[in-house]
Amino acid sequence: MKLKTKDKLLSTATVLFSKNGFYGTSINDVAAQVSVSKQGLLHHFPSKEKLYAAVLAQAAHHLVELVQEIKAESDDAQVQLFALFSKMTCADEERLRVIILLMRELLDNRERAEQAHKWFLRPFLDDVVAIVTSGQQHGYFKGQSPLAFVYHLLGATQYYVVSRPTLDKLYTREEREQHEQQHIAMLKGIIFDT
Amino acid sequence: MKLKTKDKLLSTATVLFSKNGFYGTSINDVAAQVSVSKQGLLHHFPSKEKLYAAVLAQAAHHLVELVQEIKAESDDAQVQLFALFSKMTCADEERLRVIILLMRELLDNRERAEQAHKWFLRPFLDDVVAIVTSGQQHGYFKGQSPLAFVYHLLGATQYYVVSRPTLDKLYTREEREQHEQQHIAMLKGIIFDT
DNA sequence: CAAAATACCTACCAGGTGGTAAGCTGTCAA
DNA sequence: TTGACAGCTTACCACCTGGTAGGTATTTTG
Repeated sequence: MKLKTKDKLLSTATVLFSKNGFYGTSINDVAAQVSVSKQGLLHHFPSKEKLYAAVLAQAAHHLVELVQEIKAESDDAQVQLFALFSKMTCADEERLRVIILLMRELLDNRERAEQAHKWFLRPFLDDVVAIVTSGQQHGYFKGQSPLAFVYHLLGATQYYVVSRPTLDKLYTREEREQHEQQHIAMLKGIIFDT
Repeated sequence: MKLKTKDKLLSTATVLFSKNGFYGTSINDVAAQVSVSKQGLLHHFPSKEKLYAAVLAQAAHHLVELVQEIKAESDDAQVQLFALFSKMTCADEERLRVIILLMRELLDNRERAEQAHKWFLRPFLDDVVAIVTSGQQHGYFKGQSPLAFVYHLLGATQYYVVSRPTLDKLYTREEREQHEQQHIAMLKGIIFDT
């Protein structure tokens, strides 16, 4: 039970960073929500940047694990790919937060991490690209560049997931559910008909 | 020449908000970059929120204009759609900023504008959906829900554009250019083969 | 020409920011 | 028993935040 506070800080930080972004979140807010003083937080994570880095690292780990799960469930590249994007589309709250964080990082990192500072998503992207590459050896995804192919699906899916809260406000529930079904149908079409 | 300062403030704010987000940008920074005092800025835009709203409004206008340009160039829905996403992919700096702003707003608006507060992108989205709907009357895009279809293309494209700076750092120039060509090829495939 | 509006300015404010310094308390090994 | 360390605490810091008050030139208008 030693890790409790540190873990609570980390998960609370994940929630707040994904909701409000790096600048929109203060370490005060994070600490207060765990009923710890700000300096209690700074004891575990010596700076805000370090805290954010830890959050990103955990998020990246989450995605890599997701790919491993999916690989364990099926050996077929098409099935794997479709399972991945289905699971990303119908994500639980935690996964949703990871996806949002990922998107924020894409927008922010250009300046905050200008230097080489490895992109935290690289391992995940490489894993997914590897699925496509191996699929091509079985005759799937013909004529596609693996990276561009993955990126297309990733983009469409992540954008949809991030938009969902907004779409919820703009359309009725039935429209939204239909939209989701059709989004998945499009993924299916692209993945299985190529 | 009356509008000069106000316009300069607006365009500078657009740059900074798109780079650093709402919370990451201070009205001080904006004002300083135009060599005006913070209160000079607050004279033209009575609060930070108002400034941000003005930036979003201008960005929305930019996109609606883009659609109008494209409609003027061709009457064919497929051509229009492809032209739109091509132009978004190969955007100049200003358009790029608009796309980034749009993405940020998608991530942030959920909380800052919780209330009905019309989504600033709605007119653009409606315009593009209308293109698809009209295309369906000529036998294109069969079996597709216009909204889901548009959203898919929009997502893939915007995500790619936003990622480009990161991709630039991860891959060589040739790889990146190839990726862009292939992204456009995928759009082409989806738009013209449906 | 007077009045009013425009386009700024300096000075100031309360409150929040990330972060440091130093201290207190309990656990646990030597 | 002592000393080291983890896990906190309060007190404090310099700086930055958005925003107000009030003033001053300049321009526009009646």
